[in-house]
Amino acid sequence: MSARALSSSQRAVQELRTRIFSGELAAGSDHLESELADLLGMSRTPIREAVLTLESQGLLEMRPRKGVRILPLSPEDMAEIYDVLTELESHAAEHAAFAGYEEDDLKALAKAIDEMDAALTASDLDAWADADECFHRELVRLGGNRRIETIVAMMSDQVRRARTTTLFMRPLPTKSNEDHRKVFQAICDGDGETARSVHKQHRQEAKAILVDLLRRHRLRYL
Amino acid sequence: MSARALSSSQRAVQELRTRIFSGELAAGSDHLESELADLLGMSRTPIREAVLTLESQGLLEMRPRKGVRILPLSPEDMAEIYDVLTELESHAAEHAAFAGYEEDDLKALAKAIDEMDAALTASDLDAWADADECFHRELVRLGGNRRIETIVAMMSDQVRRARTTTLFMRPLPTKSNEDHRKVFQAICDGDGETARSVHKQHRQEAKAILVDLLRRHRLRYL
DNA sequence: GCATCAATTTATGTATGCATTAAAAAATTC
DNA sequence: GAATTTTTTAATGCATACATAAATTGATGC
Repeated sequence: MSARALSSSQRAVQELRTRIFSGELAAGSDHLESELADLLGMSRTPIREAVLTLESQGLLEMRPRKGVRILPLSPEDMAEIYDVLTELESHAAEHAAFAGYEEDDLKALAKAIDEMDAALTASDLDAWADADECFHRELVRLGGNRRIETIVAMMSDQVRRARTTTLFMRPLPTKSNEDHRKVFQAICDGDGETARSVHKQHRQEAKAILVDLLRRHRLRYL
Repeated sequence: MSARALSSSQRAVQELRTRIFSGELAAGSDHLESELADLLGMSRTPIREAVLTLESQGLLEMRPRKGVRILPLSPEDMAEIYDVLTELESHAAEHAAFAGYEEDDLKALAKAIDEMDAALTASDLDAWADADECFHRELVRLGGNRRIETIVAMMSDQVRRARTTTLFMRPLPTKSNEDHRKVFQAICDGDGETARSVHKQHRQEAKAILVDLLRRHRLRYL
């Protein structure tokens, strides 16, 4: 019901994104425009347009004559990304609390938390990560700032690339669920200060765990 | 000495940006790709690439069959932009303070402040705005997060579009200079908390003044 | 054998042409 | 005269061709 027959360059954006996330287009690898064109069965024109878009989203880089390089992520990159997420999501949490939402407006948020609990009980880490992403996206949506939504979505894309590698190495995220409940409660209470500070600490801890994990496992790039 | 003979699409990005900031391409106006191609004396191909880039930077929007629309900025947009700037620059200020810079590393920042004072004494608002931009850019650079630099640069572009209209309507920004000095001092002292909180309040006040100004003057869009 | 220069290859940047399809204009019906 | 259909127009999306310049290979001189 959404869009009919999307254009080649839109398809190229989607397909390339998918292949970057799946690792089929590996971080650090180089690809000629013509190679990508062959891969997706279209001419270079829509490929170039898609690559331009993905470049501005920080997923790859055009290096004339050297090919399109899928950008690798260092632990330092991940630290930067988490710092952006921390600041902007905390802002969103605070604003969501001050916005005076009714219980009805918050049911998507509540649902995400319940799904995280269920996933944790079932030890289904993939489902947990999906629900976690859902919670964060909904939180930012409730913050009511479109630009923050866009930026956070971009940064979350990058985090997702690391997920496959790191999700199963870290300790069970039981603390995360507690944190999210506290943020949820603060939003219900209209307590912006608490929502902000709890969420900020939540993200800072996640950053510390992840970056430490990457460093200790010598994952210089991924 | 930097780049030799930049490509047509790079030139297109620069030229279109310039014309958007100058108002020659007015906010809210629509332009066919072929019109822009004629304007810059090149074919549609590099124009399309440039437009894609500028679209991802939030300066315009491609609307198939309706032309390229230069995005107007509402007071609400400006509020969103300032909120992003507030959060990310405050983070940068805090980190710059914790980074332990020597006096020598901070001389660009000090220079910007001096220039702001001089401009204020001379009642040269344009020079003041330039120096102010310089201070903010240098502050973010010192924060050491490349992604924050990129995002703040994008948002600052949008603010610059409003500058022409608003700069001469607002009260003399004497308070700004005081604020900047305090932030500078806090960075010298390694006092991240103060740097963050002072800068945050500085930006919040600027936001309030600007958004209020836009609303009161019925500048629904610019 | 090494270095320099020439020749060749080849990836990119741009122009051009065309098919598609949305919008506008004209024509037809009630 | 209004509304609907048909026709026409024209902007876009994409493929293709080609010129340019970088990189590689090969050749030449020392």
